[in-house]
Amino acid sequence: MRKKKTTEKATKSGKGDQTKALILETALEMYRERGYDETTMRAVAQKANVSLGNAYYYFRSKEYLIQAFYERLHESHLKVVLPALENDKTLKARLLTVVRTKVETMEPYHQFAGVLFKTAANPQSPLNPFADETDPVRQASINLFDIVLAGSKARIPNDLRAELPYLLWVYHMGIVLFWIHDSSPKHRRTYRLINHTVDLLDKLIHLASNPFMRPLRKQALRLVEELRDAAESIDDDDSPGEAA
Amino acid sequence: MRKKKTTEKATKSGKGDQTKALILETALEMYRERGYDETTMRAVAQKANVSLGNAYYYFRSKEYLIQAFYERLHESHLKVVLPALENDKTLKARLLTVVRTKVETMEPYHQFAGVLFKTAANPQSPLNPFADETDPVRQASINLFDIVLAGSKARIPNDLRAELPYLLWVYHMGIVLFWIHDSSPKHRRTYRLINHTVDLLDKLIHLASNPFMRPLRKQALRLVEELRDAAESIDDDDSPGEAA
DNA sequence: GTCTATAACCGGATAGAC
DNA sequence: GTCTATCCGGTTATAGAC
Repeated sequence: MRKKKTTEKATKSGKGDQTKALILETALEMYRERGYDETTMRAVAQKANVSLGNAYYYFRSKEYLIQAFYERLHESHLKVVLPALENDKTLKARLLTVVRTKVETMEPYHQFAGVLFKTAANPQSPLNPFADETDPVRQASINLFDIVLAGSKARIPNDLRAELPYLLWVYHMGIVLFWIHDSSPKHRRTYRLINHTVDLLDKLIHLASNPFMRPLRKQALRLVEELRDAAESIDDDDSPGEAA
Repeated sequence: MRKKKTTEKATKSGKGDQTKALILETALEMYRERGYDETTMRAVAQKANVSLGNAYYYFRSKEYLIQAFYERLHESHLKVVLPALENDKTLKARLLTVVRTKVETMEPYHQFAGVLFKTAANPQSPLNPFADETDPVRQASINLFDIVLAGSKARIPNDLRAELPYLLWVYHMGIVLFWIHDSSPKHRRTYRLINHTVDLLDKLIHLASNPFMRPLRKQALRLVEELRDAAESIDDDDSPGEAA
């Protein structure tokens, strides 16, 4: 279902790769300036000096341009966050760093981001990151939270520790959702929310790690597992987003 | 922005009301059978023996048919759930009843429900029940959870008690989301999830009501409030759903 | 002034020639 | 791999009937 390109990171040689990159670049630029809905495929094609059909040759639907954007975004985030994490040792500090840099990385796309979430939240969409367990971008994104945990000295029981990367990833998606809607100056509200929630999360994780909480924790974790299982079993047909 | 009809519940006299009802009925029937995306406005109009333009006269977009559906749904749910609640006295039992009957009420629309959520989750949509604080259907829906709480003997601190109807409403939206994706026979998975989560919720509510938990509870509630505030401030422009 | 119908428009998507 | 021509369906403009 997903195409693998073996020479992904090699020099973009083939003419096709160049054209594809050109279309993506043009689209993202226009999204940044005018927004997603307002940018028609025709307009992208025109500005990139390719035909409409050609654009569809590389991106099977308008939605798929979004996925390409996700990939970009994650790469950029990693470049910023990994070095930054070297200075943070506590779980709380590390969490703060990851989520803050994430929002900062997305900054130029705030305009366009609304649609992102519409797509992401759409259960039917092949781009729904919650449904597709195999999506490499999602995997990488969850893995980042594993790194966050691994580098901290917090003592967390194994059962919880195993689920936490996923749970934190879901949490961070929530923050992104908030940020999308946040029209306060400089998105102060979002940063305040990050501060508050990270503080709360930190406390909750420690509370849940208390032996006293074991039964409740076990129960909650069983629930989380059930939810994940169900989410994974969604992707059973091939239907792209909107129509059949 | 929203039209008020003063004689909402009166006998559907005007010819217009009849036509409107006919279109809605036809649409819902077709959605049930063929799904939402596959049902074109043209097809609905044809089957209802009205012109396309006429359908748009009564429903300003395809999305607005969904809102009409919400209203129907809530009415049906109330008819079932209110009598049922008379037998339940504990919070747990009452919660179970409300959520179970909700899912049962939606049953005939399982096919069509996927799109519901796509719309509901779309931050830009005027139909997003999370954003529009003034939506009467949402108010009524939240109010139902207030009834659930009021009829139970659970002792809950006032601060939490005030936010719980909203929180439980959000929870129930989560269950609906799960149900939409649930392809297990007879949706057993959903019912199991309801059992588990209600059990857990009941425990959590009691835990959170413990005086010992007061500081953490306060902090969490402050957060909830912040989130609600932000959600309300979304609805600042007039742009309908997709395009500008 | 409330309702209904016809004929466009627009943009996402596809078919098929080169 | 690229193009042109076309489809299709949501939406709108507008003319007129009741």
